[in-house]
Amino acid sequence: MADWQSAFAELQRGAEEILLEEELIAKLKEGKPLKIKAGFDPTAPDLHLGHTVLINKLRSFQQLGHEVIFLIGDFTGMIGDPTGKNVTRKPLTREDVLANAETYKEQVFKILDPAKTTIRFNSEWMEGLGASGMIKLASSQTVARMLERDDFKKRYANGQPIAIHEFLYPLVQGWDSVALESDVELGGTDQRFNLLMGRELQKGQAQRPQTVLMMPLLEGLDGVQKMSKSLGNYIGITDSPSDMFGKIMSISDDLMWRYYDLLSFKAIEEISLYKEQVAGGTNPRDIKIALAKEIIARFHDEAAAEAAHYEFIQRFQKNAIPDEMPEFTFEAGTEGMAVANLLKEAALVASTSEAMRMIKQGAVKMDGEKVADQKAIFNSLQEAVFQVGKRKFARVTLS
RNA sequence: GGAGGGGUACCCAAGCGGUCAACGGGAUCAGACUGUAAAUCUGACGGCUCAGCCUUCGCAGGUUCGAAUCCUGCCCCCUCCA
Repeated sequence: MADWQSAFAELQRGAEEILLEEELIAKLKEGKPLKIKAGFDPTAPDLHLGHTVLINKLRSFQQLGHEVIFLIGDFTGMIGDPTGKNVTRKPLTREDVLANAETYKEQVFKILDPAKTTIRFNSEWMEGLGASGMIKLASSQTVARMLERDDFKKRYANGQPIAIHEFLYPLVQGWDSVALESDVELGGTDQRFNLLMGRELQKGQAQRPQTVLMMPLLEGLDGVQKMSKSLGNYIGITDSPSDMFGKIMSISDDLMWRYYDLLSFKAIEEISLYKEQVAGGTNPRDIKIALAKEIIARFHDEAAAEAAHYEFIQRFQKNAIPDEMPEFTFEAGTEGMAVANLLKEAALVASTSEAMRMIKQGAVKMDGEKVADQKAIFNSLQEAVFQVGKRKFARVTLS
């Protein structure tokens, strides 16, 4: 186990807030493996890089020799963390939860060491708690305390409804900490209230309260809103190498540094060096490429990272036509087929109206030649590569 | 149970009898430029057999030469009171 100073420095990196820092230091000084808890909702097994910010931190703990408990909130999943969005969730079946858990493992173990990770389900202890246990648990906290939670407070103030069961979520999450006797719980900054509830409940059970370590929410590709699947601004960890490469290249130069801080495993000093290089005139594009490669190598492999890089250069810097692209064969009469319709059939555009627009804007190319006529006809018994914009290609044959 | 507010294109949001395929913003897409699928600027953004035509403004009817805009009924959402 590393000395506590360097361990603390590593754990502190990127963390938004640690409650309480001295407490964590004291625990580290003990030199014993700590129980590190992080809970995950079993409803969304498709992880994206935003989720990995937390997992990366778990990895750090793991590498320092602590016990990481990956808690799957199958019971809490039935409640649904109150987000104020009023989305009624469908209760998950046992099979769904198990299937999602499998997907989680598959994805998460690209970051964590499976041999050193404990997976638990909170239904293990929640099922046995029973109604009376639930009431007892609920009686330990007050409504006034619950209303301190930011989103409850806001909704209450705005006269928006708060369902009773929403109060149960933080209680259950807190009770998980009691059941696991966790020493540290990781969560996003949006989890602050729930995380602190764990401390409250542990104190109530005469346990040493867990230290809370909050990680910031990663901004999505737009650089403004948090990364989320529903906002479509995410990089999924199962995305293809070329998708990952493209998406990472599309983030702004400013956002790139944020990603470096939260997603890269590179040493802090190395990242500082990059910043100096850019300040000294290095093209930030190249630094971004390094990030893209690191991430792709993590979720795919080195070769895939190289290939994605090569493909990117071919397509965007040299404007070459990619080797692989969807192929279509359409049947047409002797009169051929209108290019606009062909583009729609080949799924290069969503509608013929859009095809018309694209042609008008000069975005359509046939074998590298710009198509200028909105009514252009592609003759039968021909083959050509069609391109819409910079990124969409298809090889089409007319029979 | 009662009172009030609201449902407009991917999202937010104007419009409140004709000039509305519907202001504006966001997202998206394209073009230019570039250092990249960054930034910036410009443009497009319902569909089609596309200089024309067709279908949209919760749903169904009605009034009118003409409705997203007026009337009737229905459905859904939200708030307050009980």
